[in-house]
Amino acid sequence: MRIEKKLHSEISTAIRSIYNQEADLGKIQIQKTRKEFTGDFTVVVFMLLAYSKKSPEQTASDLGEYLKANVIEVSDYNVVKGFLNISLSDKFWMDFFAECFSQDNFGFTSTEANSKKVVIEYSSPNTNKPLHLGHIRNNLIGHSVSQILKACGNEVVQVNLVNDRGIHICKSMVAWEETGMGETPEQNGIKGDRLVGNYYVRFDQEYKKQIAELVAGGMPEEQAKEEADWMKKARNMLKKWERGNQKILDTWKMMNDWVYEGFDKTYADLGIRFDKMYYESQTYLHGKSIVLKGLKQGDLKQKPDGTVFLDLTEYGMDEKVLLRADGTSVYMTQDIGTAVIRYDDFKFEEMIYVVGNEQDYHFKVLSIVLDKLEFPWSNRLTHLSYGMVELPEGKMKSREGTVVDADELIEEMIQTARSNSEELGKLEGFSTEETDKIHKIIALGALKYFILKVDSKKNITFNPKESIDFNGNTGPFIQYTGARINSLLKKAADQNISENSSLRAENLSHGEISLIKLIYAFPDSVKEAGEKRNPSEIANYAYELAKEFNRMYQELPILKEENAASKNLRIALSTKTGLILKSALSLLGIEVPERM
RNA sequence: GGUCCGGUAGCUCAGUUGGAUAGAGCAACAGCCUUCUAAGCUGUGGGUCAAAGGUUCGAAUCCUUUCCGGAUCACCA
Repeated sequence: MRIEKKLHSEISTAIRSIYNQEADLGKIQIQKTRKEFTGDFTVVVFMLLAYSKKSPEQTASDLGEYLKANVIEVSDYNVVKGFLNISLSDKFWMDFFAECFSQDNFGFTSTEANSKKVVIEYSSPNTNKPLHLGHIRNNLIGHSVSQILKACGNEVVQVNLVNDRGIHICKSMVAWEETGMGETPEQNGIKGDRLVGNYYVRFDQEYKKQIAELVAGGMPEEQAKEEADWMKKARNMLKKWERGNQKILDTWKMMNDWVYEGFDKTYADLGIRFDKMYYESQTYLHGKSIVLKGLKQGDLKQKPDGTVFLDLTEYGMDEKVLLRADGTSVYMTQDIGTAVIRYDDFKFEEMIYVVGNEQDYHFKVLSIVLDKLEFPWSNRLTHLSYGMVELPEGKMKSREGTVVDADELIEEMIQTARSNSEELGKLEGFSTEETDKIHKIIALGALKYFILKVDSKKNITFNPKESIDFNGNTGPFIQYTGARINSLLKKAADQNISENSSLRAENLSHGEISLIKLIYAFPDSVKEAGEKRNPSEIANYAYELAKEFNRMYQELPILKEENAASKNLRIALSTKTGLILKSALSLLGIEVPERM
C-alpha cells in the first residue's frame, strides 16, 4: 500500500482516538515536504482545527506524537506553524527500495484481457507538402501519449488519417503536369514529399501571377480568383478525380506514393509507426452515405438548394453544413465516416484525436453530430488539443516559406550533436557507424525533449536562430546521466562487483534517501501523465531524477565506497535509476545511448 | 463582437483538487576534473506571479472587472 494512504487513514484514526471526532477524509491533506524543511510528508492541519479546538501548533504536535507512537514507519516529526512534517524511518525507505528493485516493470501497469481499448489518432498529414515542426509536435505528443497510456495498462491502437484527396492535392498535380516535365524523386534524388511540396508552392506562385494579370486586365479580384487558368484546371481535375478518371487517378497515385515514401523516412527518423493507416479517399464516401441516411431518418435537414445541414442553434451554435448543394462532402463529413469505420473496426472504449487547438470547435461539433446521428458511442471521442508551435514573428505560414521543415531540423540537430560531441572529445575510438548512430540518438533526444517538456496545451515559441540546448534541462542531460550509469555499471561488472539482493544499510545518507524518494514517486508520475494525457509530466520527472542522481554521484563514492553495505546499495540505486530513466525516456520516445 | 486558451526572472519553462520564504534551465559572474564520463556538480545576482478588487486562517492557484497575446465563430482542412 502506498504510504500516503496509510498515513491518511492513520490520521483519521488519530483524530478519533485523541479528539473523539469523525474526520472528513477530504480535510486530511498530505503533501510532500518541501526540501527546505526536515521530513518526508507534511500534514496541513489548519482544516483539522475544527476537530481539535486547539491551536495549529498543538494540533500538529498531538497528531505527530500519535503517529510516532503508533505507526511503525514514522520515525520522527517536527512542527512548523501549522505544518506537521513527518519523517519516515530508513527501514521504510530501504524496504520499499528492496521491493521495487526486484520488480521488472516498476511503475508500469501491464495490459490485460479486460484492459480499456483506446484508439488514438495522430499525425494526420496532407499529401501535398512535407512535414514541418507543427507536425513534429503532433507526432511526438501522439506517440508519447500512446506509450504512456500503454504503460498505464490500456490497450492502445495507434492510427493515422492521411488526407490524400481534395483540391490541394490537385494543385500540386496541375503544377507538376504543366511544368514538371516528368520529374521524379529517383531522377534527381529529392525526397518525394519535398518534390510534391515544391509543386504546391509553384502552383501558388503561378496562381498569384495569373490573378494579378487578370486584375490588371480589369477583372475584379474575386472573379479573377475563380477564373485563373490553373485554378480552373485544378477544379476540373478534382471533378475528374471524383468521377474516377483513370489517367488522373494514375498520376494521383504516383504522386501520393512519392509523398508516402518521404513520410516513411521522416516517421522512421522520429521513431514512429502506426498500427493502422486510414485514407480520406477511402472514408469520405462512407461519411456521405451516413449523412444521407441521417437525412432520410430526419436527424438532419435540407435546404431548398440541396444543402444538407444540422441545426445547432439549441447548443448556441450555428448551422453546420454536412453536404454541399452539389452533393460533395466537407471535412466534417469525412470525419464522420472515418469515426464510424473505426468504431466498426475496433469497438473502442475511447478514441483520442491528437489535433491542434485551432480545431477545438470542430471536435465539439463532431461529437454532437454523431450524437444526433444516433451513434451511442459519440461520447467516447476525446479531443487531445495541443498548442501551436510559433516562431518569434508569429505563426508559421507555409506559403510565405516560414515553416520549419521537419527533415531539415532533424538534420541540423544531428550536425549540432556531432560538433558538440567532437568538441568534447567523446566517442573517440568508435567507428563512424557507431558515432553516427549515437549522434542521431542525442539529436532526437534534444529535439523531442525540447518539445515534450512543455505542457502540451500551451503554445511553444521556437526560435530558429537559437539552437536547441544540449546542456541543463534537456534531453541530452538525461541521456548523459543514463550513459554515465551504464558506464559505471560496466565498470562494476569488470571488477566483478555486482549488487546482491540483500539490500541493507543503516544511516542512509541524505543523497540516498532523496533518490529513493524520487524513485518512489515514479508510478504516480506515470499515472498522472496518463490521466492528464500529458508527456511533460514524465519529462519533468525524468529531469528531477537525473538531477538527483548526478547530485548523489558527485557527493558520494560508489565503486570506491569502503562500507560494503553502502557500496551495494549505491550500485543498486544506480542500476534502478538507470532503468527508470530508460523507462521514462521511452515514454517520450527517447533512447538512451550506451555511451556519449 | 461571442466563445475558448494563455500572460510567472532578460530568455525558455516548472509550480493551480488554495498551504510554508514562488522554483529549474539558459544567459552573466565565482568556484570544482592526477580520483566512478565536467553534455556534470556547487555558489552569487536576478520576481509587484499582467493590473485592480473580492472570497479566507492562508491566493501565482478560486471569483469579478480591466489590459495584452493567440485561436475560433467556413459550404477550408
